[in-house]
Amino acid sequence: MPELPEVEVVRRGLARWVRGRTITSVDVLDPRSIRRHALGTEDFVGNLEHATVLDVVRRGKFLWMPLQTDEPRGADGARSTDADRLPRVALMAHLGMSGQLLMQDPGVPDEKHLKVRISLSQSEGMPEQLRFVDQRIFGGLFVTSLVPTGDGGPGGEGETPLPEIAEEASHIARDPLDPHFSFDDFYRKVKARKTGLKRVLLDQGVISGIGNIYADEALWRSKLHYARPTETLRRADAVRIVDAAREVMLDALAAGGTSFDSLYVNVNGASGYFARSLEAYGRAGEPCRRCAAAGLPGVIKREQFMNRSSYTCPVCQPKPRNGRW
DNA sequence: AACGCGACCTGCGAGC
DNA sequence: TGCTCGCAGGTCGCGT
Repeated sequence: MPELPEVEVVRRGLARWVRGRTITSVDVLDPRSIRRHALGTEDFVGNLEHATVLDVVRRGKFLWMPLQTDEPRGADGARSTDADRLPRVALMAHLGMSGQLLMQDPGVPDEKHLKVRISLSQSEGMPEQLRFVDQRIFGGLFVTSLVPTGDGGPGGEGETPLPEIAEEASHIARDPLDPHFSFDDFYRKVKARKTGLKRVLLDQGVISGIGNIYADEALWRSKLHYARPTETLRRADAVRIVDAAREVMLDALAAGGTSFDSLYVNVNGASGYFARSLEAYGRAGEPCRRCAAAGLPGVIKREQFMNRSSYTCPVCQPKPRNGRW
């Protein structure tokens, strides 16, 4: 469920509560939630206990926390050098369709789908537990190594510009909110592909952070059709779609994200309210507001594309009959 | 290279 | 009341 704005809301909330705190214990209640941690539960827990969370970083829909682990020190207890203290591993989180990261006090009863409980060092006025809750278990946590990015770091807002990126996130492209996002890189990748526009928007290797909701919203805002062949896409069209994606995600971020139900919530359990601002996604049968404002009869239509729903306005995002875009 | 499809899961609402 | 079906914000891997 969560796309970039929702993950960024979580990242900001998390950063506020966990940065600088040490993990005291880890409780894996359902090992399926750490199945991407190949070495198993014991290794997962062993890597986290006594580690200190340095930061919370995001690229696209991936979120991770670089860790300061207890490096072995000299017999005299001498401090390690600065180089030694560079983070080498991170706790990675992907929320999948229904994952949540919640800050809770220990007295709060376990959530129905609580999967992993991470206890943190006590800190005045701060919740003691970070909980991973996930109904559908498509998301998960795992420990991953950090690798050099070879450039300005993962990007994104607010985080320390670490020159390293979580290995499991290194295959995805920068997202449109990343200050180092390159339109030229995006456009080159798009033109190297021969497929429909929505496919490349959803391809995290081409541009990251966009999911089914914001793909449809960006297409609606830029008046482009999801099946528009990449080979007919002009540079100006590509600029429009990227700008639209960036703008709709910034708007959603300002609204605290899109929540249709209790599945998407921030670290304090609160829903975002961008759902009411959606123009296409989920509005099948309802009038297209842009058309209505212009006195046109557009009604949002739902179609299957890539085995999932796509919402478009057939009037202002037309698919030409003669194949000429 | 592109694309379709199944797998991974639980739960909800609609319709019978 | 309960059953089945289709649907849901994401990704991964396999076959063609």
